[in-house]
This record gives sequence, C-alpha cells and structure tokens, in this order.
Amino acid sequence: MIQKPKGTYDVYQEKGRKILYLENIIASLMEYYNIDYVRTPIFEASELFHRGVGETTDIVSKETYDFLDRGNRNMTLRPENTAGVVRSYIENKMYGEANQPIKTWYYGPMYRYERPQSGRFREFYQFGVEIFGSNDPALDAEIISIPVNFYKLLGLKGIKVNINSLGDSESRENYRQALLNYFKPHLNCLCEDCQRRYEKNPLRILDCKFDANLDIIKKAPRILDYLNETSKNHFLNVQKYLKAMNIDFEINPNIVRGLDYYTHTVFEVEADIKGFGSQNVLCGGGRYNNLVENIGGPSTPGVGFALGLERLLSALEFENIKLIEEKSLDLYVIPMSENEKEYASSITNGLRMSGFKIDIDYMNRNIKSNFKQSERLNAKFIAIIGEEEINNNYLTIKNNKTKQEYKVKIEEIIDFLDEHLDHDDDCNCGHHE
RNA sequence: GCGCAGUUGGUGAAGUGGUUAACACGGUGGAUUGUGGUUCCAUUAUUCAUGGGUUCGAUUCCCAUACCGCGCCCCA
Repeated sequence: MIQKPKGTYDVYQEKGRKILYLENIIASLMEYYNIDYVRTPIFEASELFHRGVGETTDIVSKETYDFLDRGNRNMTLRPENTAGVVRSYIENKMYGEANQPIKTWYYGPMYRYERPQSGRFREFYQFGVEIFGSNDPALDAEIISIPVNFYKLLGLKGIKVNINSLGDSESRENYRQALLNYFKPHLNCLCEDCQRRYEKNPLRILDCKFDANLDIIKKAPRILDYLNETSKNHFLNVQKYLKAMNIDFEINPNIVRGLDYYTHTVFEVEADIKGFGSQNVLCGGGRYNNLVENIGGPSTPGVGFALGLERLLSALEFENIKLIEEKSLDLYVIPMSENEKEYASSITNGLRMSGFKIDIDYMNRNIKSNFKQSERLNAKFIAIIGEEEINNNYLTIKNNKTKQEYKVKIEEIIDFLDEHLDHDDDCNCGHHE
C-alpha cells in the first residue's frame, strides 16, 4: 500500500466543507480590511529563505525541504510565506505604487521537515497578512486585530494575546550584549538547551520551560528596559491603539520569536484552553523593518502575522464549535427501474440548472434502500419516478419530514420546490401549511 | 535530531503460539414484486502495517522498516 507522506493529511467530506467555509470567511474578512490577495510560488530559490528567515534559525538550518531541480538550481519548499511575499513585493516594484501602504494577504501550504505531533504537520496551511511601507504603530495594532477578530467571528473564546517589543536594531543589539554579559558567569547553571541558545539566540533562554524557575532567569535583564526612546514610544503607541480597539493583551517580555527578522512589535495569540496540548500558539507575527532591505529591496518597513489552519481547526473542535450545518439536499431522485433513468437524468439536470441541490441514485438500489439513502443524504424532498409518472407527466414528490406526498405536474416542479423550500421546515408561523 | 506509546474489517474494537479471528455499528440482499426509517433472516477479515528471524507451526515471541499518536527542540 502506498501511504501518504509522513506529516501530511488528506482532506475530504466534512473536513473539506469546513475548510472551504473557513477560506470563504478569510476572503471576505480581508475585503473589510481592504487587503489584497497575493499568491507566490510554493518553492523559491533556497537563498531567499537563508536571507529572509535567517541562516541560524532552526527553520532554515534543519527543517527545510530542499531539492536540486533539473537545472541544478537549489530550491526550497517554502517553510513560511513572508520571505516569498517580500520577494514578490520587491520584484514587482510594489514600493513604487501610489497606493501605500501595500496590504497583502495569502493562504496556502507551507513545508517544514519536523517530527509530527499534535497541531504540527510537515505540510500545513497558513493564512497570513503582510503590510509594507508604513511604520505607523496603529498598523501594528491593526495586524494584531485581524486574527483576534477572525477568531471572534468564528466564536472561538479562549484566546489570549501576548505582545512584546524587541526594539529597533540598536535596542535589540544592546539588549543581546547585556544578556550575554549577564549569563556568562552562570552558564553552567543553565540546561543544555540554554547553553546552546546562549550561542545562537540568547533571547530564547528567557523562554525556556526547563529553567523557568531559576533565579538567574527571573532576575535577568528585561528587554523593555533596553528600548531606546523611539522604540519605547512605538511600543506605547501600539498599546494605545490596541486599547482603542478594545483588544485585551498582556505584555510578555519572554516572547522573542524564532525568526531573525523581527524588530519592534512581536506578538502571539495563544489558545488559552485547558487541556489543549502543547502546540497552543495559534498565531504569531510582528514588525520587520529591515527585512525588505535584507532581501535586496529599498529600506521599507513591514509588519505581518501568520496563523495555522490546523491548529485553528483543532481549537474549534476542542471548544465544540461546529462552523457548518449538516449537509443536505433539496431533492433526491429515485427512478423505479432502469427504464426511468433516462427521464430521471433529464429532470435532475434541469433542476440543478435552476439552482436546486439534487442527487439521484447511481447504485440501482431497490426502493427501500433508496429511502434509507435519502435520509443519509438529508434530502428535504424525494421524487419517485416510475412508468405512471412518465406517462402522465407528473412527479410523485414526497416531503421527507412530514411524509406528505404530492403529485406535481412537470411544468410546476420548480414553483413547487421554490414554495416549499423557502419556508424552513421548523417554521411554525402558521402562514403556510 | 532525541524520548515514550501504538498499528487487527468500511468503522469502533475483543482475542490466542496450533486450521471457525468474538461482539457491535455500518453496508448489501430478502421477509414486504411502487413507499423506508421498527423487527426478523442471510451475507459482509483465506486475514491481524510491511519485511526478516525463532518454531513442527506465529496475527500472537524477537529484530528491522514504514506510518500514526504524544512529548522535547522549534514553530503556525
């Protein structure tokens, strides 16, 4: 048996409908924000991610799907989409457009070679927004508002917004030095992972679950004390706008993010749901004012976020949020025998083109099984087509709920269905029978 | 990359070193030759992830591989 690759999954039936529904919500939400859709290739030159995401990040150093194409070019399946969107922004010279800032959203699969576990796949889908050309702190707040509003729209309750600031390059570098100096004499008190972090990304030490209770960690210098005046003001303003939008947040100085490109605001939205597993960060993002320049464009500020669809779906499931209604049909067509199938096909096709949801038996079931099938399909009406119906130009249509039967003339079927389907079955207003 | 636990039909699953692999749901056919959702009957895994090994014999024991699940690292 050929199996699907590790860490991937198939989408079908119920799950497929759910995902299509979410995709529609995303697209219409983005219209409200006046954000344009952007789509970039699933693979890019490997160098893009090395320069964009950062050579030293785990994502690039050990999690990418790399391959050599037939022209011996180094290619990588995108592990995230920010670098790709920035490349597209530069390559298409969007920085020159009149319409600034440039607001873009994307949705699609990302690839990371990791051990799968709860809420983590090798192929996973992200919805994200990237906005270029403005350093306005109000925009940082707008970015944070998108996932918050999206989750709210879906009815997801247990979410928590954590924000922090890494400051501009100057502040960030000062702080890094301070941390290195601070931890140097205590290195052997830290766990193995943290000793490695000391070399690679000292900010991460603060985030360690293992060492979290050590005094050295608790008393470590705090980034917020190292922000210069500009960075401090930016961060205060972001908070001001968040409050104006009524978005609850917490300042968490330990959020540093694993991607190298962040400056100023960084944030995470986590599922604050008891028992929800360890992969509880549903969304992450922040400002990246140096990224466009690093990738080779003009110095341009940017800010964005990405959220994972799989984690969102499992959070919704965990909170018992249904999203979609049960599938249903307007009419299920039952030909009595082989002789009526041609006629039944013609009726079915006509009604579909008139906007009804119709299906018909293709298993040549006996009538009893077909009635069962109509229930499985949640059909509101059943049409039985036999010799008598064909000869006399009518259909026997049965309301699957009330069991009432009607003989409906062929030319009146559309009117009949219109009339009976408009009024929902559980409407008790008494205006119609 | 590391650690732990799993893998039996369409589904949920029980089970044992030895030729019938329980039970339930679902599916199909019938009792009812054009009206079901109840009931009853029949049928539904030559096979227990894959490949090796031990054995007279393995789905059951051992090893390897694959995949799934959970955790670490990291991230969405």
